[in-house]
Amino acid sequence: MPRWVLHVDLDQFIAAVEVLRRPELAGLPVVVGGDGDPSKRGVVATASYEARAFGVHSGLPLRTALKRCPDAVFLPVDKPAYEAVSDDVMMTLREFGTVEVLGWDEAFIDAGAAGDDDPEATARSIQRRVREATDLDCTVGIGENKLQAKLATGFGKPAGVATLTYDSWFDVLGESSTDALWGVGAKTAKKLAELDIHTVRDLATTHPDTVAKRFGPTIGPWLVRVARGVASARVSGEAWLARSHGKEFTYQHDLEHWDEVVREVTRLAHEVAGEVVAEGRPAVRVVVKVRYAPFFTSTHGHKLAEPTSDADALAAAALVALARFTDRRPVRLLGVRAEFGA
DNA sequence: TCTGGGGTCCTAGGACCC
DNA sequence: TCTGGGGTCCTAGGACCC
Repeated sequence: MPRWVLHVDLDQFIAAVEVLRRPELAGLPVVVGGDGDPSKRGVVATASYEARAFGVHSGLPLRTALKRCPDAVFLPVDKPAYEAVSDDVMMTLREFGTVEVLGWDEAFIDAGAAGDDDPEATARSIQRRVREATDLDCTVGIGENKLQAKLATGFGKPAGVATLTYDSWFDVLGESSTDALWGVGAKTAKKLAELDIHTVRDLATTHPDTVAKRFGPTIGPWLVRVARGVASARVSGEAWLARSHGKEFTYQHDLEHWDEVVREVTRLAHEVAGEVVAEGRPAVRVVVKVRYAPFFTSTHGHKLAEPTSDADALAAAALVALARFTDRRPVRLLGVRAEFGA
């Protein structure tokens, strides 16, 4: 008997949370992103299904969303609100087994640990409990490993249950383009197409060495395994340990003067220091990111002489990294990231 | 389409050492 | 000093995901 992995994904999570606390928004096109002002620089975090009907989707510039759907309700991103609801959801999911959290609105559940021979029934129970506890709908994907479960969810949206197994993998996905796979984006799909690999089946039947020549010894064979539906079924309930914390900010008006850039990097470094302190582990390296107005981005880092959580030391390191930027064109975005040791 | 912010992981190349 | 090969560390960048 296969060991089942379940993947739970909340439907239009952020928009749904907003509708929950403002029921008058139900049924309206709702777009959440930036600070809620669609005339500013920013992108859509989530659009309700009603807004999606107008071609508004995650990642779309807010200004474009406004053009496509002028009557939409635009709301600012309210992180703490989503985190609070997410915590409720995850707590509910833990009633069913080990939970591996993937983000605010996604998790794997190892329901097989309970000797589950009817994962569909478990999936329906999960949906019922999540709705009872939070008033939110979710979709559940069932698979023999995490990859299959994750991709199955896409076929169950919204509010449904779908299953993907080694048996059904190629029937369902064989003719799909490679970017349907989890971990394969537009860039990788394009490179694969140059090797005359277009579909999931094409990739699955290519020798791993062929793919490794183009993508390296780790990613190459991994791509072929993913195309075959092969992945880990281990659901880890271990607490997440952050590798880094950062802050970045896109300016409404490009910074024209380098002294402003210096000031802003110092400010961001102090904000990041607050998170490093909260993390309870010292940082070992600081990385500064600069995106110039023509949308060209580069980064420079500086390893700390010794691990530290001290705000002034982190700010000083950020300025050392910043000094390595010699280009003085207008700056659109600045970022500071602190990395923890291994 | 004038293109966010939070992250993670992998790779390639150079430095350095034996 | 015309000049190998391997290992490791560091850094910048690429790609992806939510």
